[in-house]
Amino acid sequence: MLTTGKGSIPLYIQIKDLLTSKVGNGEWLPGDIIPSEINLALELGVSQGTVRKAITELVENNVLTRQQGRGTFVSNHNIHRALFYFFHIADNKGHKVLPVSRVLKCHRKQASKFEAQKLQLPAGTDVFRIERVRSIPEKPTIIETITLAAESFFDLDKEGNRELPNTLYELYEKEFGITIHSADEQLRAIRASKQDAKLLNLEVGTPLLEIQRVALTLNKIPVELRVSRCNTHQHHYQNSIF
Amino acid sequence: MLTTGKGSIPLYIQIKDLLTSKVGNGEWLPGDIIPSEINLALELGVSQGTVRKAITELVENNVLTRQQGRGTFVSNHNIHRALFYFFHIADNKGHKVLPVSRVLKCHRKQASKFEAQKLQLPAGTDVFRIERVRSIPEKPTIIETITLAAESFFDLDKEGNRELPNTLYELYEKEFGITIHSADEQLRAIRASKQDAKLLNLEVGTPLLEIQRVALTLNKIPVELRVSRCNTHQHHYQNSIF
DNA sequence: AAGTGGTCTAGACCACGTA
DNA sequence: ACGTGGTCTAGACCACTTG
Repeated sequence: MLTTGKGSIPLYIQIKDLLTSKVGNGEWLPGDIIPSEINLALELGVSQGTVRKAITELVENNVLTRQQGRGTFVSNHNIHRALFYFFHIADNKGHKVLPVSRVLKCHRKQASKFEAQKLQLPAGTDVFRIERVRSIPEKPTIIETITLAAESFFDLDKEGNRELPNTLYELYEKEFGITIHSADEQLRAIRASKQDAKLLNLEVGTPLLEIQRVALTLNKIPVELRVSRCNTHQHHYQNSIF
Repeated sequence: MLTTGKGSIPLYIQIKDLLTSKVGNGEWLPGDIIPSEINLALELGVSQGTVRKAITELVENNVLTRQQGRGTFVSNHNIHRALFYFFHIADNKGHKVLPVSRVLKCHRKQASKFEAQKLQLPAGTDVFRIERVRSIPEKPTIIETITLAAESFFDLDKEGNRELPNTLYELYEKEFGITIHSADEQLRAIRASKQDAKLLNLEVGTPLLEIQRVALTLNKIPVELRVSRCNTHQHHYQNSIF
């Protein structure tokens, strides 16, 4: 199982890859407890310190979570993570408030060229497209267009009975077994279209902050494209560089 | 020096703080080699592993850099770091190109209320204000207004003989002993002013991406305010969430 | 009390850079 | 050849959670 000897890949890296694949292929699910460090070490025939080093790096990657006295768990998507990790809009005092969402549309379509390219799908593949307006706290501030590969989100549109939740990443994880682990964002300044203007109660041509986000799984598979157009009059996009 | 015993702060944290302060107060300068792990361990009366753990975290914080076979060094500000760490503008193919800069003005003034607040200075303190246009590669794309506390950057404006370099953070470090370690950014969409429009060769009112960055030292002291207004027609702000 | 992760040690050997 | 950081081990003890 593990290869050892001169010039080979370090054991802790091999263990890290092994644990990552257990999470990535669904053998271990979000919230599951994983075997203790000592048991993993016995099982793999290495010392506890080596397992520990592998786990430490996965904790830094937000793949696993440690709790002293309890054990090590596969990370969960909770509101806290959505808010402080993936949501970057704050008011001008620097406070983050998760906006409420009103879904305008949720339907199945053929992917546009743009969507297909961003999600690395063959042209014309079926996708779900969700449009929603998000308000902070009363004022409509963000228009989001979300695109998902239909294949991975079977019958998403039929779930319309049960309203789509505000924090979609939790839904993806719980209902579809898809965990969003990382994302790439591109930001631009654009002009509000006629529809943007109407929904956000602004004049046509008002500058909006457009965020194009591609969200990826642990295996770097793109699963969601999200285009957000934000009124940045009373809010801004916040980023910290460490 | 180090405290030990039940309920006290872990040794590796104390060592981390100790090493951090040596860098923060200038005892060790950027580029300096620090004592080897084994020597630090002997000096501090702990094992190599404990020193190692402290150093590992500082390397993750970009405070120190390890080089196998050579030693451990205080991190330097080089072009690579400026480009891949603090510079987030890329063209629409995703390539980053460091723009060239043309300085328009560099003068000493009283801080505006906004500048004083962002730099945590008393109202009316003297500051240097630099204005420059940055072009990628031929096309003027970004207008930057940079504000620095005059106190920390003595006679900056007199350096006008020697042109201001393109990568300012290297200058801060080499000429003024100030190392930028982290930054907070706020992004908004704004309208191009008359002057913006002229400098960027656009129409008045064109949406621009405005980035307000406050750059901090290792000790979290704000030292630079930088407001960048970017034409995002052929470029964008790129951010990765891991 | 038992089991988990968290800290710390002492020592072995490897990989790399320099002289 | 020597000194550096990088990996790995075996074992001790602490801090915390649970039964």
